[in-house]
Amino acid sequence: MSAESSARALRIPRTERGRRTQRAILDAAAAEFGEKGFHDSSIVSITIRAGVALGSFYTYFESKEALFKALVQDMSGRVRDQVAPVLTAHTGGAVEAEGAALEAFLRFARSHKEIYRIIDEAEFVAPDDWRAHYLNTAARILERLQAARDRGELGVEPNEVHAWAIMGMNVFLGLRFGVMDAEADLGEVAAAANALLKDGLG
Amino acid sequence: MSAESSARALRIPRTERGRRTQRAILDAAAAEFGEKGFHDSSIVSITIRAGVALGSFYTYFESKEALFKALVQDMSGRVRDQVAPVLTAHTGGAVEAEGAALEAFLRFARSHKEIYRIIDEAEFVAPDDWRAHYLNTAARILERLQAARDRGELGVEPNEVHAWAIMGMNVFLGLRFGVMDAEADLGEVAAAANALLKDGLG
Amino acid sequence: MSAESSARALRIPRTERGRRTQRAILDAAAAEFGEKGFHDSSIVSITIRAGVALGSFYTYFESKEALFKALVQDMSGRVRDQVAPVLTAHTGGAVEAEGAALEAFLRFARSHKEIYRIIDEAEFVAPDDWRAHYLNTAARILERLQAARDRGELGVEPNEVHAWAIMGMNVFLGLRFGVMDAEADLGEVAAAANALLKDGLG
Amino acid sequence: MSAESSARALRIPRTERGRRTQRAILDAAAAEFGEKGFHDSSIVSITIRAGVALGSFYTYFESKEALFKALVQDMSGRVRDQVAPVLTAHTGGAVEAEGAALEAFLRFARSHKEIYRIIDEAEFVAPDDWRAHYLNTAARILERLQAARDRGELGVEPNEVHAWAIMGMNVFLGLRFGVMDAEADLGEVAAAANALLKDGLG
DNA sequence: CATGAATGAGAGTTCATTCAT
DNA sequence: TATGAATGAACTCTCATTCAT
Repeated sequence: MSAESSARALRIPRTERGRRTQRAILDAAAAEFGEKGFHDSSIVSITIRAGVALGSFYTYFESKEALFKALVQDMSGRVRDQVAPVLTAHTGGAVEAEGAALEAFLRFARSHKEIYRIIDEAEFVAPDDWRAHYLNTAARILERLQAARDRGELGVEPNEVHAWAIMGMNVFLGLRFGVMDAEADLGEVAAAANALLKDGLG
Repeated sequence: MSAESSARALRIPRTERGRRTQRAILDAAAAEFGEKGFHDSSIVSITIRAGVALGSFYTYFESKEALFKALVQDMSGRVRDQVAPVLTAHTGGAVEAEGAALEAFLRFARSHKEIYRIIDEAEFVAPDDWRAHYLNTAARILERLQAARDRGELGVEPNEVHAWAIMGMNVFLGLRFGVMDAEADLGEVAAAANALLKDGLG
Repeated sequence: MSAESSARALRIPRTERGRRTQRAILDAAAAEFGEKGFHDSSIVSITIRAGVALGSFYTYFESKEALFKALVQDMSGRVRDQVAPVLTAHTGGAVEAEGAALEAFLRFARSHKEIYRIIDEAEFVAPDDWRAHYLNTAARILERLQAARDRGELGVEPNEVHAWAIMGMNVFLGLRFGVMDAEADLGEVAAAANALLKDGLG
Repeated sequence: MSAESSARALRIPRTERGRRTQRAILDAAAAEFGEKGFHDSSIVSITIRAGVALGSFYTYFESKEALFKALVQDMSGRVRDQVAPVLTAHTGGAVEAEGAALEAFLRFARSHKEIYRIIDEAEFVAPDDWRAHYLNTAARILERLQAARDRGELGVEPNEVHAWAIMGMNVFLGLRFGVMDAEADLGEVAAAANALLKDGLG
């Protein structure tokens, strides 16, 4: 769990044993939801996967939905935590930084396909959390663009349209080349996208 | 129904009365799926909406999933049919044409939110149809870009990355400014996106 | 069902077959609740008893509680309908009429022990219906006493205390001699109670 | 605990600390059962109320039912202990004594509504204890009536019918004016009931 | 073709009870 | 003695699908 925001959705274990059990359920759930989607996943199946009794689920989670929400928030944080250091470390220009972030994101998507699925499905299962995730992500992109504009690196005045456009690009490229296609060269994909972002098609 | 591909999923009515019944179910289903999503929609509720008996559903559709698939294919065709004429009519450059297409798409999304939801949820309910929809859409975009390249209008050699990037942009802008935000000026959104696409950020 | 008051708690069958199914469930439920009490009764068991599928239960009743309420209202009406004619037919004095009513009630209790249990348990399961039953019953007793007073047959001005006292007597005598003791001579019991009611202990 | 009869249902604590824990559980249970009834009460909730660990429950009670039984016996004793002194102290006639007892009972009911509920619900949860309570209570009433008859104070030969009739009166008046109605003047209620008992309606 | 009753597998959830610490 | 995690049987309820009328 990367975030305290989900604190109320799950009970905090008081013992080490409890911590292990909760962790096992969380991991099993991520795998199950990622594979089968929310509705085809069942709590029985999750607890079997986790190697714990059915009842133990309700020791730590209020409901199947609460677990899903907790997972979405967790994954949302994980994506951010994965991409953030790449941006911090980046020394080149702003647009190149977005390219590096995209590549990090693509790699993350490929190696955590289930996270991808979970966040995407949240649009239907936990719309508020889904919204929050994308609004936050867009806000962070916009902040970076604005900082770049302040440094004189941008040819345009950035706004929300740019942020959502970039995010949409990233998500769909993640879907196409990270999730659907296991072979694609992610460096090349990111480079092509970066070129598009920098100079456009014209 | 725009497609013969769904022929097996639904029975073709032999009488006019049957045709009306099937149409009523299809329309009710679009509304229901759009509002509640696939899993929270129920066949009882759809048939009540349609004003037909529960049993009649199975006269025309093999299953709930078959109905959903039929609907996805139908909607996919409708999106295409909505955007195509705009492109045909367009006389300016290739990039501007994409901008016009985006605007048409945003307007469609805003006035047919339920279609949006259905196609999106297909990722989880009918992945093959979802894939087909986006692969087709990307292919059409790529074809247009290649035609533009052949006419010497493009500064880059277009490939699938460009197609998916553009599509991702469009989808997320549709989500943000067509579906989530009912007030946004879609013309401005499309213009900003078009500028980004044409000249990039740099 | 003696009453339309429970109309919303249960679906009205549209076919004869449906009517039979609903009746079977109602009868099975009366037996089951009477034997095991509300909480130890299960819907599975009720439907097995009724010889119908589990799902059929929910075709006719919203929930286990709704069924119980419907039953309480039904039984309440049945008790009333059992006792009313005895009172109408009675030609003697008002106090004797109450005695006759008590005897009719005791006989009913003995031959419908499950009804007794259901109404009693309603105090905990469906308090509103339980209250309504006893408030109505007390009101009817009071009306009779007032009519008797108007005819000059009573030595006291009747009020709610009398009505509830008489009702309490009846209920407990029903419990003791109708339900707990299958051998007691109900005529004698009613006679003794009637003497008490008429002349007191003093 | 007023009674040794529940000795087997609960473990006798060996330490002072244990005694306090058991007491806390007993009090919490009385409140919980009184508020929610047997089935809607849970052991987790009772132990939380009592401020002890869930596991401690089974250190002192065999089961949820055993606890309930212990409580019924306790409450039964408490009702008796409340009413007895009033009878002992009473100097007037036997019927007036019953009136005073009723008033004491009504006051007790009003200020211990949960006890009322617990004993009443015992009819369904612990029928044997419920029976025992009412058989005992009736036996005590009958004894008093017989003593009064021996002193020549009664116009009738008392029997079980009288005892149960009086008890039923008392219970229902307790329900109506002690539990349901918090405003009623209990002195007046008892007086009216007493007059009825003494001279009847005729 | 239309109707709606019947079916039952399967889901989420609760909670008394056990037991390792 | 106290603690609280673990257990799983049992329950209520849903709903896609079948089928007799």
